[in-house]
Amino acid sequence: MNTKIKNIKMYLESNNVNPTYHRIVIFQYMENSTRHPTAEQIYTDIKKEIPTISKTTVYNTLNSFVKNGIAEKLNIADSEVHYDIPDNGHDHFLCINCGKIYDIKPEYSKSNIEIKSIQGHKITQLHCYYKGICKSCRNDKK
Amino acid sequence: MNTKIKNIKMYLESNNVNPTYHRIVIFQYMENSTRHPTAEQIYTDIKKEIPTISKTTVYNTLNSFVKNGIAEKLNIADSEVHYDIPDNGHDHFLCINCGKIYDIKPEYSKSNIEIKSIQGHKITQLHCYYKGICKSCRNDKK
DNA sequence: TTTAAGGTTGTAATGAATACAAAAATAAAA
DNA sequence: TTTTATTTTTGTATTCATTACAACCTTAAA
Ligand SMILES: [Mn+2]
Ligand SMILES: [Mn+2]
Ligand SMILES: [Zn+2]
Ligand SMILES: [Zn+2]
Repeated sequence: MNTKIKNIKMYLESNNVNPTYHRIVIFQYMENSTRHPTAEQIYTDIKKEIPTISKTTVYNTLNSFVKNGIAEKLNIADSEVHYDIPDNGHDHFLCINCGKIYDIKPEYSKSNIEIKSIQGHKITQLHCYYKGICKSCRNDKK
Repeated sequence: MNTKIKNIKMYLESNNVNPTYHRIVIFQYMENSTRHPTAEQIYTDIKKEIPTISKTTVYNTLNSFVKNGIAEKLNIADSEVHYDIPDNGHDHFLCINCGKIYDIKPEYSKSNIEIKSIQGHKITQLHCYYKGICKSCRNDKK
């Protein structure tokens, strides 16, 4: 077992997630991914490594990650939920042409500003989503 | 026909939406609502006034409003899409206890700041969602 | 009054996410 | 070790929001 997995095990444990094989693999996949995958994408990809895995396990695992604060749901697209490992409170940009979701570097982020409450409501989360045409799609049209 | 409906007719026309009876009633309902209703809620309420209306008409109408920029989808909650009449680029607060969605006054809004592009991506929309416990729910617990 | 175009309706289909119970794996107790 | 309890995983069924589609209705031009 390499040190990365050992670290993941410890990380999951310290966040009240029992580090089973499936959960470690899913977390590792999430950490290495830059795509903000959907549950379906995670399932499809991890099936190559663990052909017996069930889609329910993917959903259960992701829900457990979210409940314990080590993964985040992105309600940025209309149909499916995307998942992310929250990291420095960065924002997201969705390309309405190709569907890709990009990270917005924290220095440009609106959501790393500390606000405790607004209009009497206690704030625990702030999500900022940009939408438009991504750099790559803009270049393609030229 | 009162002047309000006349104005709605003109407003829909000027936004490339043919002002049929159903569309006028739905738009009027949206304008008078502060609840950021879902398609289901709109359907249920308008059914009282127009018992023969179909849910498909509600969806068709809302999609047409969104396409023509006179209504906005809020992907703030996990399951259902909420709809809003965009107005001064205000933000939204979702109470994770009672589910109510509140408007955040433009002076506090993060989304009325003018940014044209970021990291090479052309921005056309910016959505900021706050989540937490609303004022009313906080008072109830005391 | 025909014809065409657009609008509405009801039902069927899609698809993401959850519910649930049986089977399997792991941990604790005897 | 064997037995028992707890947790995890799996497969299938179900739910529910949204869309697809075709028949029907309404309105306006021809
Ligand atoms: Mn991200
Ligand atoms: Mn609003
Ligand atoms: Zn793109
Ligand atoms: Zn509340």
